[in-house]
Amino acid sequence: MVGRVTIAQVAAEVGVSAMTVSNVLNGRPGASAETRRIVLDAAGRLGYTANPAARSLKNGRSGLVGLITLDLTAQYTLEIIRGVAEELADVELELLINASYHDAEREQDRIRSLSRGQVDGLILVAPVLEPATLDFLRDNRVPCVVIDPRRIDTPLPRVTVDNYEGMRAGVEHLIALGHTRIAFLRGDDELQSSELRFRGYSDALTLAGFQVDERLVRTCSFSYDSGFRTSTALLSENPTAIAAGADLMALGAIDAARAAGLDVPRDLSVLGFDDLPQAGQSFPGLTTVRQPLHDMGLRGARALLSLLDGQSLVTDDIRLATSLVIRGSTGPAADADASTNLSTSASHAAG
Amino acid sequence: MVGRVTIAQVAAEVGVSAMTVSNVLNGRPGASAETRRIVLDAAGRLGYTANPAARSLKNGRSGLVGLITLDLTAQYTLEIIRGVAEELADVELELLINASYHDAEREQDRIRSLSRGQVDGLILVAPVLEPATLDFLRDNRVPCVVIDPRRIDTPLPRVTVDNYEGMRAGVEHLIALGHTRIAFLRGDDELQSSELRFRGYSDALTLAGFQVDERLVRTCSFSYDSGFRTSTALLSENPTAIAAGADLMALGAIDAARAAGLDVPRDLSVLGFDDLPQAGQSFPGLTTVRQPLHDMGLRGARALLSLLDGQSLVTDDIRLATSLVIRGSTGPAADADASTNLSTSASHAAG
DNA sequence: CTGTTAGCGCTTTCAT
DNA sequence: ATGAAAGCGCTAACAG
Repeated sequence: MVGRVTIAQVAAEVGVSAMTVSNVLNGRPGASAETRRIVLDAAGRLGYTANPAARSLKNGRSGLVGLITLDLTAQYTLEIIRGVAEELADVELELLINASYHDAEREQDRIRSLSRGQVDGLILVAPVLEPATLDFLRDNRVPCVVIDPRRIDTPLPRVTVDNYEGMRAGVEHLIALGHTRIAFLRGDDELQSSELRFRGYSDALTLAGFQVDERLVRTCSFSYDSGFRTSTALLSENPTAIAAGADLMALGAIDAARAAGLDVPRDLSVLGFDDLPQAGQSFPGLTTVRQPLHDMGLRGARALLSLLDGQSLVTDDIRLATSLVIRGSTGPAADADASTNLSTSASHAAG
Repeated sequence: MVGRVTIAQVAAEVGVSAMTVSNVLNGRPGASAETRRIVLDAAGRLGYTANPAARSLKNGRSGLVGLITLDLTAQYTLEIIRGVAEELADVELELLINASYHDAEREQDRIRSLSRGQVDGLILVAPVLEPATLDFLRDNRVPCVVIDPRRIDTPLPRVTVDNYEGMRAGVEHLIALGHTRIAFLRGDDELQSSELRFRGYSDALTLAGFQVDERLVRTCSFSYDSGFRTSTALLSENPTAIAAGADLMALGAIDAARAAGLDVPRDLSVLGFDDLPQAGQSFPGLTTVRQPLHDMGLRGARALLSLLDGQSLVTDDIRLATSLVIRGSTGPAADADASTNLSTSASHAAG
């Protein structure tokens, strides 16, 4: 429960002052080799460990980093957290994790509560960030980094990904496979990434000389169920491919196709966005635009560490690239006999 | 970064002693309604909040609970954590999460480090718990609760589930559907639950008058990939059903069947164990033995809170029941023409 | 009802 | 190379 042994006890045991013990234990100079040896020995023998509260009170740092996420159970979030944890482990900072569960008020409350000395800095994953919260963070100079902000112009150091380029590359892959009736599952507009991904989709189509068909674009929430339902409805429009704004939707789309008796990718190609662990763990594997979630966590944590060290950041917008991961869920359009050369790479990945 | 306003400042502002401010702010008696009002007003105006480090140093409690889990990214773990977090939120305790990633040494290190005053108590999810660690926890009187221990006789307060009964009920469900060639994916023997689930399987068979066929029992690790591979190999034995020791394995089994051109559940029934969120998010939905993961977290946290309050627990072994969740992945055995009526109810329940 | 004293365990500053 | 004093912010315990 406690490291009940104090510095004073170690000092008494050895017959030196507490100050000397402190110096030795913290590797500060000013102690003979002999004293050093004896002190370390005694400390070890007694099982001394510093009282973090006392230390914290003295030096004003808690050794804790707060992480506030939308949803603790979402895989998306977890891969990010894992990256953060990895980076933090090296510097002996502990992670204090909170979830807001999409509740702006709760988020604000958690941010306020943690910022008051409970933690040294904050990492926010896709936060709502109401103006009042932003003001609070600024006014109190809370070291804070946002990973995957909802708005790209969030006035805080942030880690973002190439949502536009990612989706555009994904849809271009579908176009290269000969698809022309490409539907799009658009995510919640509260996230600017939804808009950006949609623009990637629509630009890819337009630049290839196609028109965006409104009937093929549906708004969908970030879940398997929503993906399943929305796709089921969409199938009546006879798309040959569905590009989804998130893997969970895409997974729902695959099963919707399956439920409708279609074969993926023969009858319908499906593209995701995220590359969650599940994307590789399905049959067929999901072709998807990979967000470097783990890296996002790593980089966000690293940026926070710089802030905590008092260093200024090289840039306030750390932008990471996405990459297209081709698996089995996309293949040549059924009626496309065009791209033979492309079909090798695609159909190979496709199965 | 900090609630830099101290009690002394509030006291000075109002013109009373720090003690009075402390009393008012903590709702202790001994302050006139008037003083109370003025103090609260000033504290609010100045934006005072207690310095947690100082408080912690004074009263010896950090307000933090440590949670050490095997794997931060496993859904299994997360559902538990969500339960823990929910219970803790009510009492203003924060959760400090660590992962050991299956490394016994790291686990020990994390436990030791957190126990030294960093946290008030510990929740361990499926820990390795080497003897030395157990000794440490006992010697230091660390309030500690284990959720889903690897060995059922772990000498600490613990939350366990009915592994044996659960699997037995699941396999009996398969038997009732007319299956006789029921294969079993057995989990890692490091977890006693693997053994218990296997016994549930074998007892169900034996009591129904069947023999356990060694060729139909395979050891498999707790992953989709392992489930896929092991099942692929298993299919050559022509089972009509596969009972898996975990959902991830079962999901792998379904896709292995699919990859082999079999239809689930027409040609092969698949049973899981856990009821992860994914189990309901697949097509067909996975019939599985539900572990009340969220509840396990809730109950574990509640037990820890009792320990922190100095209360003794009613029991050291909080055992929770599993329940069979019938979805679409199980159906009547192909060669069973007996149960026509069952096929309706089963496929109905299954859908 | 309100104030004073003291101390939680540590470390910064200044002496020796 | 070592030690004494003081104080981080808070709150029991006791005084008034």
